[in-house]
Formats: sequence, C-alpha cells, structure tokens
Amino acid sequence: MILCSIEESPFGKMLIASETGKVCYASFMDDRQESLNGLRFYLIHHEWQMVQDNMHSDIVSKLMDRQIGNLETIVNPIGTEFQRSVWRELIKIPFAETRTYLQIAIELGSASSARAVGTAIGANPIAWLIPCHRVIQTSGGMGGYRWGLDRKKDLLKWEKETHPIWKKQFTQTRLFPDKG
DNA sequence: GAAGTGAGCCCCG
DNA sequence: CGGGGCTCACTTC
Repeated sequence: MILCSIEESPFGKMLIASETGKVCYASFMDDRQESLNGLRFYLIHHEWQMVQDNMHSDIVSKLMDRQIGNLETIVNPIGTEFQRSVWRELIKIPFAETRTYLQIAIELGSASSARAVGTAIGANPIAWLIPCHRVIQTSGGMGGYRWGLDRKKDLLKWEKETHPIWKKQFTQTRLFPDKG
C-alpha cells in the first residue's frame, strides 16, 4: 500500500508518497486540488491512501540537512525504461552542481537524444530527491521546471549557499548573472 | 503506421 | 537574439 502525506518544506508544501520505505512520488503543492489530481493520475493503477500530515517529515528534514546518503536506495519512481535510466543519471549529479540536458544524453550514450532526455526529465515524478532542478540548457539558460522556474532557482540558490565550497564566494557572485 | 509534441541543440544570418 | 532543421521518446490519431 502506497502511503501519501502532506509535508511542510522551506520551498513550499509538498505531497510525498512512499511504499515500504521507498519514495515513489514527491511534488510541490501550489494548488491543493491540482496536486491531488496529479497524484491520483500518477497512481491510477496502484493502491494508495492519504495518511496524516508530516508522516514523511523525516525525509524533508534529512534533505535540508543533506543527511541522505544513497538516494538510489530510497527512491522508486514509476516510469518507462528510458525514463528510469534518465532519472538514475540525475541522482548522480552531486549536490550544488549542475549538468546540461546534452551532458545527460551523452552520459546515456546518445548525444542526439538531448530533446528526449529533456522530455523525460520533465516527467520526473519525484521533485527535489531526484534533482531535475540541477539540469539546465547548454546555452546557459535555465530550461524549464514543472513546479515553477522560480522554485528551480530557489533550490539551486539554496544548494550553493549551503555548500561549504561555494558558501564564501556566493555572497559576491550571482548564480545566473544574465538571467535576472 | 503516420503525424504531432516537447523542460533541447546547432547553425546561420 | 531569432528562426529553421534535426532528433528522439512518447502520445494520439
């Protein structure tokens, strides 16, 4: 049985679902009804139920404290083979770093599939844990983000601020100087 | 099967 | 910067 709960996070309310300890869904919840519809659609062929708020609060706090070691062991997204291979690649991107859609495509062995990679990344069902926010365009642009570009920027900003190596210089340099 | 659609990329002007 | 052509997974006729 998949258990789903509403969580508070510094980046907004979240909807998190898990089964036997593995997260299979996580989204930012800007519109309550819309988010619940999205969850219902995603789990359409599965048994699931809502449980009390904050049941997954440990996951959020671990994300904040960067205490989650091997993401691959606590995440289990539902998707096609291709999608899962793309999402697996995202997990390898280190905290506070970024990659481009093309780099991910090359990593998967097909430089020409950058567009397909973008589409697959856009379908990532597990926000934040599977760090699709760390993927940007080769041109230096931000690309898109299902849960709002501002949130993508916020996540990256927070990661850079939190990361010890960049902590100092961040105060002097803007993350994306040309992107407002 | 044949079109249409993307969170892309590259080239050219 | 801006449009055309290219590509590929996936969806929808």
